[in-house]
Amino acid sequence: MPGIECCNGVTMAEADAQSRARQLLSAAAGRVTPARLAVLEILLDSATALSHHEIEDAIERRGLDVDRVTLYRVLEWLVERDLAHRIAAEDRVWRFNAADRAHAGEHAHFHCTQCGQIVCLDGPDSAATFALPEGYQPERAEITIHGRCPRCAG
Amino acid sequence: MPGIECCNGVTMAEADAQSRARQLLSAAAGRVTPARLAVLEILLDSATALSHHEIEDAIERRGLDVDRVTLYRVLEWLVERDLAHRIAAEDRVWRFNAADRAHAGEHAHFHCTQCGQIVCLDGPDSAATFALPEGYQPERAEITIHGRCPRCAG
DNA sequence: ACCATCAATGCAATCGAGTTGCATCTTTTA
DNA sequence: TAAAAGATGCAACTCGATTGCATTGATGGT
Ligand SMILES: [Mn+2]
Ligand SMILES: [Mn+2]
Ligand SMILES: [Zn+2]
Ligand SMILES: [Zn+2]
Repeated sequence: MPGIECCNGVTMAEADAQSRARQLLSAAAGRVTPARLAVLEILLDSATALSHHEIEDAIERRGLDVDRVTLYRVLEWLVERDLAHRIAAEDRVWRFNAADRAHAGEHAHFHCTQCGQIVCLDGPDSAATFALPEGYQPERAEITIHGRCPRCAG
Repeated sequence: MPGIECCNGVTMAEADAQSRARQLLSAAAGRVTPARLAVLEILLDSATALSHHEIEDAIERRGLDVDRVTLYRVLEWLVERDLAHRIAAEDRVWRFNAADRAHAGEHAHFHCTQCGQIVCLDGPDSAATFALPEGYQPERAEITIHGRCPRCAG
């Protein structure tokens, strides 16, 4: 739990996320509900992509109670409005990130094979040019680097 | 269904696959069973990566009957022995390829967003060097190009 | 402030890919 | 050909995710 304590056990990072979440939700056409606020705040506050379960736990830790189906629908809603983005991992579990942490367009991901964490990498970097066979029309590249995160490599 | 007809409605490609499958299975330590033969033949005969369901259908088309659990276990067995390799797609369904079609080591995949087919791409190509943040230790890159296959782009 | 509207929620049931336990059958080896 | 190891079939199960439907609640207009 990083960040300097602010008040009521809420860190400054969380306070930032709170106001930003409210602002982002107001901007998007749709209702501002406790569930949407909490989920977006949690995503904004996290450096790593979070699974449905991890978000559920974070919600509980805030003393809130959101039905798991509602959580699925909130996440779907956020993704549709580009407030979050969804990552398919090899364990067949979706993970979510606040979209602003993920740089606007394409970006790669890093997956730690030890702790399982997934983080967004800045920029598409050396935009690999792939020699595709004749006739294949590329639209986007999905790139995941597997390895060890700083914490696990240390 | 590509390939020149050979006999009994079996194409030459399938005949090739049959002998190659038998040969590969004998080489690997383990029993040569009808299920393993059929599955490996089907994988060898396919240009695209096949889902569990697609393999099941192909087995039925051959007049064979293999339990779905057995199919899962056969696929697992083939992957463990590097006779096949497994691809995680965004629809959370595993797809399989005969390993010899996939070049030995790392290789990228192409996913057609229209027909859903997944094919292995030759070589890792311009092995993109990613500018990872400090401390991240890359081990392998997983690359999928999304776009239109020749058939769907035409 | 109040209400009416309709989007959002909760709950139970359901789906679908994949897994596990165990009894039975087959391949292989001696 | 028989024993032993290994593979298969079946039923039950796990788990992430989805659907249907009745109820609740956020919001805009009064
Ligand atoms: Mn991302
Ligand atoms: Mn491949
Ligand atoms: Zn790690
Ligand atoms: Zn296609």
